[in-house]
Amino acid sequence: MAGVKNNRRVQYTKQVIKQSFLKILEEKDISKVSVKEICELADVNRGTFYLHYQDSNDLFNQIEDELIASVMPILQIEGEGFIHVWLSKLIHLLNENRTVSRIILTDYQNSRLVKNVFAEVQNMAMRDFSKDFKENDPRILNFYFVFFVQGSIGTILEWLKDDAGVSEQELTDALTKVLERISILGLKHV
Amino acid sequence: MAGVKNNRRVQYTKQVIKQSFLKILEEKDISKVSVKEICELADVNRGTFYLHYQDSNDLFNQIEDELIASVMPILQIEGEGFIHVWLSKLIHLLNENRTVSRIILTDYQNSRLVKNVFAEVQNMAMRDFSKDFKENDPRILNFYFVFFVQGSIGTILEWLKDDAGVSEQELTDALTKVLERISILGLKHV
DNA sequence: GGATGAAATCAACATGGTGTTGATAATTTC
DNA sequence: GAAATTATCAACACCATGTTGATTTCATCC
Repeated sequence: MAGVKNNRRVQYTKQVIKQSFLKILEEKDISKVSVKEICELADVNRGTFYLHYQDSNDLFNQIEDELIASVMPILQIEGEGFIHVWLSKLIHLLNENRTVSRIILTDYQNSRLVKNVFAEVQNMAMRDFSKDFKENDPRILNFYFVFFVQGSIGTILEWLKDDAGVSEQELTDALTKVLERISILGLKHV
Repeated sequence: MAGVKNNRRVQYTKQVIKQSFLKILEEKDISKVSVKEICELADVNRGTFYLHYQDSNDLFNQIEDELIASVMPILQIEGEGFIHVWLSKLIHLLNENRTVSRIILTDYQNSRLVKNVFAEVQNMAMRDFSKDFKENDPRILNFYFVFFVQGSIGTILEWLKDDAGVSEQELTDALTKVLERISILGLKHV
């Protein structure tokens, strides 16, 4: 029973495809990247691509999955001042995967990453909003939450696109400060 | 000198094309709409389309231009409690052009509409942020502003996608309340 | 180190959208 | 009704897609 599935060869091929894709994405909008282009840069036959991925969308989803997998552990952090720690680690990770993160956050509407991250804090946030805004209507509360989520994502995204010389630390502090100002999450100490 | 440019015929053709495009956009992602499809629904020859527009992107830009033209007068409003009036009118207008607005706000990164709207308030906001957050670094201040813009856009967008039974009035009030809470724009009375 | 089977290559194909062109027909306006 | 503009039509070359079948390459196990 030689000739085993998921060879080193497969691993290599997949990795070359991913790297080539990401390289192209650094300079080109994702909607304009063709499978042909990816394969040419990766020096892989186009048929080989379709052997592993349905299309370029499928490829990107797999890349997103990997990022999600590395983000999930962060979400488990708890305890005193956890929001600051949490944000700090999240921002660091996204920054390390800037190209992918930028695309994911730009299309946050359909992002599973974003859904995962914020599902984690939604309940807690809603409870605090309820107190702070003296608002009981869950329909309205939900829009407050959306404001907070979109504000955070948008800020991080903007920073990923151009940090303007602002460090991870500075961004984390600033974001924490705004969130504190909206006074959600009962965050009193940062 | 008969046979004048920009006939009724031209006007009709352009309008049919726009309407068909918007109709398709209600049910389909913009990146998947082909020129062929638009022309078939509009019952217009594909060559005719290219007579008026470079491509489907160009078509969408022209539609966005029209929306921008109708939004600009709103930005001129001033005086006591203007933010509330301002938001109220803006939200109403976007809601009346939901399909276009949704697409524009989803791609707010490249949206000229968004740029126009927020360029109008940026200076004022930055000044107030500076006071409220006791922050002088313009790099950091800018990220505060981004948070506020993205939060607002994201909230309106979410509402456009699914109002959850929330009225224009309720959304306007809620948004004003959050902005007040971040205590920007010196907004004390709503 | 040779056999084995998985994976990659290659060429070819049908499909479908793109953007353009040149001749012809229809329509608007005067 | 004449003149100018606009729309139609058919045809074209072009390019990316996704699939197929035959063939070669290669990693792994014994």
